[in-house]
Amino acid sequence: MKIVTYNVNGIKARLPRLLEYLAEQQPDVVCLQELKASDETFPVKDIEAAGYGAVWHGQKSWNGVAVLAKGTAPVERQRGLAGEVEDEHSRYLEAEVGGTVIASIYLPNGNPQPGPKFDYKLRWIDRLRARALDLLAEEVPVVLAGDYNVIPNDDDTYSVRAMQEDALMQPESRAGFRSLVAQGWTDALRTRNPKGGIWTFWDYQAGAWQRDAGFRIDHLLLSPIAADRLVDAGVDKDYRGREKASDHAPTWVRLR
DNA sequence: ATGTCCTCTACGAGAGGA
Repeated sequence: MKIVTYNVNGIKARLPRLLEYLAEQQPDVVCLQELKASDETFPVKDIEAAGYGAVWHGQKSWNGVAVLAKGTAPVERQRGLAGEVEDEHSRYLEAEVGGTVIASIYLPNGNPQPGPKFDYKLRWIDRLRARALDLLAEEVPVVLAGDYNVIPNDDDTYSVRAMQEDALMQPESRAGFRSLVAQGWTDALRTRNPKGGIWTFWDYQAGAWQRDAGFRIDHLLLSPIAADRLVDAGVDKDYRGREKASDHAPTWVRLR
């Protein structure tokens, strides 16, 4: 089964691109981030017409996550993360699809740093780690898929220098991501491409796509049972070069 | 530092976020 994470940067603007992707790739599961749409305006009819069931956690203007499944309705397990009652950002949605637990994650960007947005990012990572530990204890196949807004290693970016001051690459961001993975998760893309040099995001600005000036921030973390079933992982890069593309490319894992 | 894009408000262009 092919499981995809895709930050669409606005579901309304990206709907033609998404429907095209579903038709062409026929993925089994798709985790979406940055819907930038309220629950009421999520285009569920178009997605169902494409043959997919969906659960979603929307928010007007910002954030918003969803889980789509081909030919079946994902069963929602949890929306949002515990630990901060006043947090109203729609950034976490967990569902079950055919016995596999799937989480769609939109980790805070954290820029500018230092500052309150960066502090929020680090707290959010801690809250995610707490949830991830609970999921590991369930001993079921789990895929934590999403836009983590963390560049894990120096070889995950076209330029360490250009990103040096960015929240995505700060030691604290990396340490949080590393300690999450160290719980026992497998970073699927990294496992398949241990030398790095794989990008999932290219900025709209400064001709980043044309220069291949990207970095890897969309990740799929596999629980041990899911990791045993890993066949391959990759990036459907050409969708980044199409008309009205998102700044992220769909990033996927294939499990037996 | 930023050459772009998306959304909202509210009808025209600027703010805010990434």
